[in-house]
Amino acid sequence: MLDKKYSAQEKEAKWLNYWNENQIYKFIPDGRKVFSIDTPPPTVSGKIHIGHVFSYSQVEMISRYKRLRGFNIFYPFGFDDNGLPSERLVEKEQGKKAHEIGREAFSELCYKTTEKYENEFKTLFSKLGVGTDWNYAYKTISPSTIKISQRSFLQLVKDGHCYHKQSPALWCNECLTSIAQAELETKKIKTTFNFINFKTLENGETFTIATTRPELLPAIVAVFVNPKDEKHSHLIGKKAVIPLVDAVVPIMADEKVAIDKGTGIVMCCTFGDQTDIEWWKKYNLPLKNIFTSDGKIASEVKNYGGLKILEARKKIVQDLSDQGYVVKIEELEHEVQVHERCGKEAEYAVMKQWFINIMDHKKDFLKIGDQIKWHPAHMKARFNEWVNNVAWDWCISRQRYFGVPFPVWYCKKCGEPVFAREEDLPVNPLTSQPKQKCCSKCGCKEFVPEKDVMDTWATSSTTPLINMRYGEKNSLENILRPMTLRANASEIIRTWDFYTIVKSFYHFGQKPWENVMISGFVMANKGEKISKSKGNSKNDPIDLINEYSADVVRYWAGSGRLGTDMLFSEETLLRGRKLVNKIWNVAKFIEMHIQDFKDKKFSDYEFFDKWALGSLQEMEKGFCKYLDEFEVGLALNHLEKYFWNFCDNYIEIVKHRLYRPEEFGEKARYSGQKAVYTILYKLLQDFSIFFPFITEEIYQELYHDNKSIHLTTIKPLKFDFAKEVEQGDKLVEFISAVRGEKTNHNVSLKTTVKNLCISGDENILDCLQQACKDFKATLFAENVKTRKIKKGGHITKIELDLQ
RNA sequence: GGAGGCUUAGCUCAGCUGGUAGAGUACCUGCCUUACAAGCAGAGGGUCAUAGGUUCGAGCCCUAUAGCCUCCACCA
Repeated sequence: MLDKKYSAQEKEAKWLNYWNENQIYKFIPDGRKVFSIDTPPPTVSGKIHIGHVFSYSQVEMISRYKRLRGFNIFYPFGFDDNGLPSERLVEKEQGKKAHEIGREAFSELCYKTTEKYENEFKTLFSKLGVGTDWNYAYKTISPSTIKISQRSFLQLVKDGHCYHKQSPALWCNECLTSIAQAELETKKIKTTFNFINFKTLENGETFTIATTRPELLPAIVAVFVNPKDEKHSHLIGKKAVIPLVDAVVPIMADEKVAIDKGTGIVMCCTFGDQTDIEWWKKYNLPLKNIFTSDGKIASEVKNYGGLKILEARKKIVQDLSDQGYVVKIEELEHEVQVHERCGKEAEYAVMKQWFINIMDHKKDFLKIGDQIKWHPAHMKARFNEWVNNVAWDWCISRQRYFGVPFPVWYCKKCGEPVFAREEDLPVNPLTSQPKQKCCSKCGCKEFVPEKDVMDTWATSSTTPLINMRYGEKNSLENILRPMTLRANASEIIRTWDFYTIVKSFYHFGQKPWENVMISGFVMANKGEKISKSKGNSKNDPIDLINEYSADVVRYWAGSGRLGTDMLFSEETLLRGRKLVNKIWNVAKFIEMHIQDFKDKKFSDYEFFDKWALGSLQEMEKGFCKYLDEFEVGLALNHLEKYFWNFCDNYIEIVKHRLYRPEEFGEKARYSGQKAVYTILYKLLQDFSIFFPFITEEIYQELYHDNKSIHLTTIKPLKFDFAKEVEQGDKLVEFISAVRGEKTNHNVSLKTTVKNLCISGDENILDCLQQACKDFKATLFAENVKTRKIKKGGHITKIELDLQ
């Protein structure tokens, strides 16, 4: 028997345990069609917030739906624990920088810390009822992942898509590492626009350049003006004398100079921005590297060496001003590129790094984007936009400690890279040596290890490879290529989705997945994203689960449209709580009435039973349609609407028959029993996608024809009750009108209706006649008189017994 | 500046290939009805952002405008 009150705390713990012990979500390749999900390994960055629950729940619900539709679900969970986010977390907790702790000790701390937080994540996702096979869980820093990531790297090198090159790269002098374009964010800052006078070498003509970065004066390698700029074009071909610095540089022409920006004359430094790099390459300009890797001016720069960038800026402006070079200084607010992990302005550094070729294959990436179904469809635009605008090859070198090592050494003599052999993976070049001699002619046996580690994304872009155990003996490549579904939030389309597509293209020349589903964000307040760094989430998910139950929290997470941002809403939780409670109560009611029920072949249903079954059939069609489009929230809404109608109307109608067979007959009671038995079963299945716990509890108590409700399959109903659905809705409208009349008279709904007169067409009167007993019992009506009209139907008289 | 999205009841949001505006919630009014008061029944509440256009007919399609949001670019 179901308990009088449902205790979520107790039951949820019980079923979690049961699912675990019985390995309900275990993935075993069998003959069935596989539905595979590539879900984001959360970055282990400390704080878990409600946004995590939101985006992970929706995919999880899809996995449950597909399982109910008979698919074999491959749905592993992962943790992205390598890389900068973990390092920063440790640095923050330790109050020390990585280099102060030392490479090995620091890595050790990273392992420990990420493990601690991973357990917290795991606890949360388990408590939420996430139906994943933990046997397939992966970590991006585990030896098996390192192996696959290194294998991927070596393959790309072999195929010529990955190269080692001295090149300017984005540099963060807070994190002391190079970074990729995708790791940049923009930030508004206040700065000054400095108008500085230069002179030509030839005739000493004065011209003015406006710059926000006067500290780059020693790094100027050229001055540019637009050839169409009538005011300044005469300068082209002359030479410019740089103030304060004893240097003379050419004045050159380039169309890219905006005539109306600043003074229309630009200084080109190595490097201040991307245009500088472009010009540097295009015109083969010399290199003047004036920054050190930790954000200072190089010591060889006269007067300013050793100063931090901002100090140098201040001093140079002061010196320029003292010597009369400054025309004016304007206040300026503009946006700069900062590193997303630390918020510090990105600089450029020139060093030898590993790059993955992006620029040569943009068209291929776009093509793959076209081959993937995006949900919602407009999210593809974000991908296209990014691919079209990406300006750099992907730099995957990071001058950090906690990451996947490059399986590379360099020959001490000739500097040539030597790569690890496939059979030796995974390797750490810092603690091992190559087994072969230097490949090139020198034959040297001494090697310098590559100290850099790979960018986090270089590894997380291989999640499909990790999932399929790429290149391993037990590879699942034949069933996971491509995977069925990738799910993530919109912010990582440009990183995770993009890079995964890049790798999939290089490895297989193929799309990595059939579908991508993009979720929105949870907003803390209107227009304010919940973010880990801001700590503006008021609601700890564990607290919410304890207060409302996992099922109810899932209700909140499952509402809302795909790809649309959502506000955190207590109201939605309350609504979910009511719904879950209602499911419990109606199940109790049905349980009470099916004690003596025996399932047998039966098709001679009462009218309203046909109505309820037919409506369910219709509802389920729409329900599945939404879920096939990954619209979890709309499906839930649709189901919920049917469910309340079922409770408030159908149960109210059928209960009289169930209670009083002596009055209605055993057959009519059986018809009702069979209907509620069938409908509840299906409702539990449908709801189990969202509420895995309470539905399991009811299912096990009432049905129990399988090990778990989550292993059952949804079988579509095949009734032909369209007429009953249509006319039944009208009869319910009559019922509603009579109830309204009673309420208007402030009397109980049990008040007797002495006379009820209805005019209606042939169809509706026919149905009314079939349903007459139920209809009268529901309304407590003594007499129902009908009159035939040509079309439609309405009540003409309601006479209540108001005594 | 580029791309995309949003604007519908006090609030949170649905609204399918154009056909008389929907839900939940809040507020108000009734009702202890043999599953449920965490319930049931009902009432009020909307120039569908604005202005044009297409159409017999527009919340929906087209154009422009405004406000908000997200991503990207903009460092001279």
